[in-house]
Amino acid sequence: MWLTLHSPLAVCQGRQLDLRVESSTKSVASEKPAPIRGPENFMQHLSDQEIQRRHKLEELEKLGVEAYPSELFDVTFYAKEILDNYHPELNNFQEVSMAGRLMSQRVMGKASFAELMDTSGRIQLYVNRDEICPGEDKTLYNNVFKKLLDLGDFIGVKGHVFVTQMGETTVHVTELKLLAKALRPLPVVKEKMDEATGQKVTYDAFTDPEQRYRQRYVDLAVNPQVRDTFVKRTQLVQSMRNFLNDKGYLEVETPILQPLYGGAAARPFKTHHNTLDMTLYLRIANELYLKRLIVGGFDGVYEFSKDFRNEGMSRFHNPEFTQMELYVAYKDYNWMMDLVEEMVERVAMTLHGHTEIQVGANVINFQRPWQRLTMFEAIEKYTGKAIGDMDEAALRATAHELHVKLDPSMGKAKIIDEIFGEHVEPRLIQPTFITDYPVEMSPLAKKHRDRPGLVERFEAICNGKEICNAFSELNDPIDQRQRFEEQLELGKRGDTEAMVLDEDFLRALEYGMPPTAGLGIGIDRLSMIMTNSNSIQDVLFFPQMKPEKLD
RNA sequence: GAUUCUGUAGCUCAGCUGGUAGAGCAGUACACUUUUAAUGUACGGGUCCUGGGUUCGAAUCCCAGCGGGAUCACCA
Repeated sequence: MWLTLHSPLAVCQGRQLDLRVESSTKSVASEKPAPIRGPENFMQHLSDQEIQRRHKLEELEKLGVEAYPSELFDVTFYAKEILDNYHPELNNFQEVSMAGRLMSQRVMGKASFAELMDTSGRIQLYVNRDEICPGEDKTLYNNVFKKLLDLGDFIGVKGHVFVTQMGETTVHVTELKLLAKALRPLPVVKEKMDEATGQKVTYDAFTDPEQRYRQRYVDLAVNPQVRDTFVKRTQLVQSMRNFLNDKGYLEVETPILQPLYGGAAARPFKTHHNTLDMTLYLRIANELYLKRLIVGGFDGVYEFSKDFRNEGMSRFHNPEFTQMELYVAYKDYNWMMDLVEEMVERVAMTLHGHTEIQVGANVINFQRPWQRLTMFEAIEKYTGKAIGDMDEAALRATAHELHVKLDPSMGKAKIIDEIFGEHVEPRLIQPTFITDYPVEMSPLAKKHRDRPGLVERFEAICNGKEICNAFSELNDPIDQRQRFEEQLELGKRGDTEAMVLDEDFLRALEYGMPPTAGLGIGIDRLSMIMTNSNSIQDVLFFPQMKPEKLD
């Protein structure tokens, strides 16, 4: 059957518009759904289930049941509270009012079982015809509940809690109200306890990654573990925020639209301000602004910062991502390592109650202290090569021996980085601080106090991936200017990610910045580890996707 | 960007060597007052991603395109 439908807007707002269902199938092949009225001239093919639900909407209206009532529905308890705390001998929860989606319905004549899902979880409902319809009129049960409600509809119920013969804590419903009708069917995911293994078996899970990411609302509605991941992400952020606030640091906000992008090596998104007629960039980092605040006299500032990088996407990269950057005056990178350990250990405890976390096939233990290795020590440990004193030619030969691919444009620092990335990083599963990087790769870090050619920088590596990056911040304005100049040279040679010179930032440094330790920690990557997620898309509500074709 | 896999009913998937589509759940109808993947009986539901091509005939083979996944490259 072809269904012809006016625009969704028209359907929602004016149910008096009839839904025409043409019963003559295929008899007139050329007959197409009539064009839809409305601003977009939008057409839509509806499935039979969607048509049925729209008809039910009309039926409800005829019965005087509002499908989308305005007034509030008073919720007094959540499912989880009841399941955790109900005791038959206490006879508690004898007056409850709950709301949520109807997720399953098992009608057995004059009585039914159903499942209600609220924000805390699912609970079973028992609906008895003669109790929700005490009088002669059994419409509410026979028509509304049994026929006109669908899985996915929001309902409110009042009743009392009891335990069924099967031992299931259940709400015995005495009042039932439709709160919002769902016009599209939700995927139905079913679970069963496997007697043999004691494991929950899931049937017909909603698993297609494309649909899960594009329609996250469905994913969340139907896959409870997805919700849990995002709750953990929020707890992670809150735990870090509490930790930093307890230390007296100030949470701040700095510009997302920046006239110059800086603080990292990356290609930016570019936009335009009409009134000022100027180019602006979405920030790739907020480092240079936070340092200006240190110049201004704040001793500790931090920001959870959405940053934007116009680069490739992968399971570790999304064009917009979140970092927490922290700058603390009068400290150095050794001090910052202690802080990172303490903070991340605290996060693990907050989320899991212990420091050992299953990530893929590995168990990662965040308990302090973490291993600390200089970059040269790490390379020696994993390759047997002591490269600390090598010149470029020797490094090149060593890289060759180690089967690390190089190209001629690479300098010393890049070669070292390649060796590290190839042979060391993937093997660092337990949290490890790698310290003391070559100066060429770190234009904003302070020169090492006693090792020429290196800077006071560390990264924490975990599960084979960088999770943070920190320095003793460069506060010598002359040195900083030189480093920027070197970046400009790289830029001229075609490095699209070289930093640009920020004259105002240099001016700030010239007024004097105290010695400062700085940190950037990747919230998405840390969330991936803390929630055992394999892809960044699993810790972002709405990961970037190519536009969907809606025709 | 490269390689590779993939796109069939609302969801999860079958559909061999080409003969215009099947299952389970979901839906509809009937029965059933403590079930739980409820059950029983019956019924409906598909632009087989899109566009070309080969063929008497394409979900199936070929080409191109558009989505998506994985791996690699890029990304300190």
